[in-house]
Amino acid sequence: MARTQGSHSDITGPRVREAALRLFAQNGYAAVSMRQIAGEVGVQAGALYNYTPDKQSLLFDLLRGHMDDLLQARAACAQPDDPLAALEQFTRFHIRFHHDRPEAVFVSYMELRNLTPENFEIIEGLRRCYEDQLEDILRRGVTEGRFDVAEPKIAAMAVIAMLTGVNTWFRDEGRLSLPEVEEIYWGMVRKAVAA
Amino acid sequence: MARTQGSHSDITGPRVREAALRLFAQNGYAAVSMRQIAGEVGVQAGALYNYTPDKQSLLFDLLRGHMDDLLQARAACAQPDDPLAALEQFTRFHIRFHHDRPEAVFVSYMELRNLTPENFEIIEGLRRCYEDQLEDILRRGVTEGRFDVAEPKIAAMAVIAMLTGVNTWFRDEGRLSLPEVEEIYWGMVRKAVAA
DNA sequence: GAATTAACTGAACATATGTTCAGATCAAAG
DNA sequence: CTTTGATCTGAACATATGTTCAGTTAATTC
Repeated sequence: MARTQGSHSDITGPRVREAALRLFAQNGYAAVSMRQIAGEVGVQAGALYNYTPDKQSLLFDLLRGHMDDLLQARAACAQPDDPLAALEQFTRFHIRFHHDRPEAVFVSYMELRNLTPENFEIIEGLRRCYEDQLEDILRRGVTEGRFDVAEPKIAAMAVIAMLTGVNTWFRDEGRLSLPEVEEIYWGMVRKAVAA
Repeated sequence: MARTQGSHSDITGPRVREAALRLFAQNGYAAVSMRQIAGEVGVQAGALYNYTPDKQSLLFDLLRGHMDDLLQARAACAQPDDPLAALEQFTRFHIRFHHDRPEAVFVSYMELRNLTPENFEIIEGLRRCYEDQLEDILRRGVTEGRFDVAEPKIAAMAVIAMLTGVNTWFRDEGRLSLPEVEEIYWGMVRKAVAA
C-alpha cells in the first residue's frame, strides 16, 4: 500500500478540476480538449483518466460541486424571521457568493446543455431548490402584508436574474466596490417587491 | 448570366442561416459541425461555402443580424418624452422582441466568446448602444425628479438582465400570457426605479 | 535493498473536424 | 440547341478528437 502519503493524486486531482474549470469558462466545454486540460496540468492526456471516468463527468462534477457549495453556504446563513431582513440577507449573499467564483457561475450557466439528460435533471433540481428559498421568502412577505408580489415564483426568477447579472459587468478594479454594488441592488430589490 | 431568377441561392442561403441558428442554439457553436448544418439543409458540406466564407462568419452574421434587427426595431418605436412612459415602452418592447426570437437571443448571449476579437468588438458596440438607450431614459427620469436611481448605468444593466431573464422560463403554453408577464415585470421595474 | 503499487507516459485506435476543389448538373439566355 | 455560369457533389487534405492500455517511473513499505 505505497504512495498514500505525499501522493501526487492529492495534488493532481484538484489541479485537473481547476484547469478544466478555467478552460471551460474561457473557451466552452465543447471547445476544450482533454489534451488542453492535461497540458495546463503538466501531464499527458491519458493521465486525466485517473481522475475522471470521462470528459462529461468532469463537467458534471464541476457543476455538481458548485451547486452543493451554493446550497451549503446558503444553509449556513442565519435565516431571519422578518421577511424584509431575510430578503436582504438573500440579496447580499447571492451577490457575494457569485462574485467570489465567477468561473464556476459562468460554467454552471453556460454548459447546462452539454450535460446528459440525467445529469441535467440533477443540476436543475438543485437550482430549483435554491430558487425556492427566495420564493418562500417572498411568499412569507406577501402573507405578512410586507410585500406586494402577485407572482412570487416569477418575482424570484426576476430577482435572481437581476442579481446574477452583476457578474457580467462587475470588476474588482472598477469604480464601485462590491459593498456599494450590494447596496444599490438591495435598494432596487427592496423597492421592486415593496408593499 | 443564367440562374438569376428562381435560383436556389435565394432559397438555400436563408436556410443555411436558419439551420445554423437552430443548431447553434441547441448544441452550441463549437459542438455543431458544418456537416450537421449541411445535413439539415439537405446539401453537402462543401456547398455551404457558397454562402459563407467560413464557420466563424456564419456565427458573426447571425449575431450581427440579430443586433441590427434589435436596434432597428427599437428605432422604429415611438420615443415618449415622459421618462415613465419611455421606460414602460422600453420594458414592454424588450420583453416582446426577445420573446419573438429566443434562439437568436440565446445564441447572441452564449456564443460571444466564440467570436474573434474584432467581431466581438463590433457586437459589443451594438449591445452597448442598446443599453445606452435605457440608461438615457433613466438619466432623464432622474433629472426630472421622477426616478430615484443613484447609478443609471448599473440600474440599466440590472433592468436588462431581469427582463432578458424572461426567456429562460417563459413558455407560450404556460399559465401566464406574455401580456400578463409584461404587466408583472413592468410593475417591478417601475417600482424599482421610482422616486 | 527488494518488493509493491500508485501515478504517469507515449503510442495507438477509430472517428470527426473545417476547408478546398475538380468536376458533374442543370436552369436560363442567346 | 448551344452556351453559360451559378449551384452543388464527392472525395480528399491535414489535423484534431475522446479514450484505452501496455509499459515505465518512482515513492513508499517491509
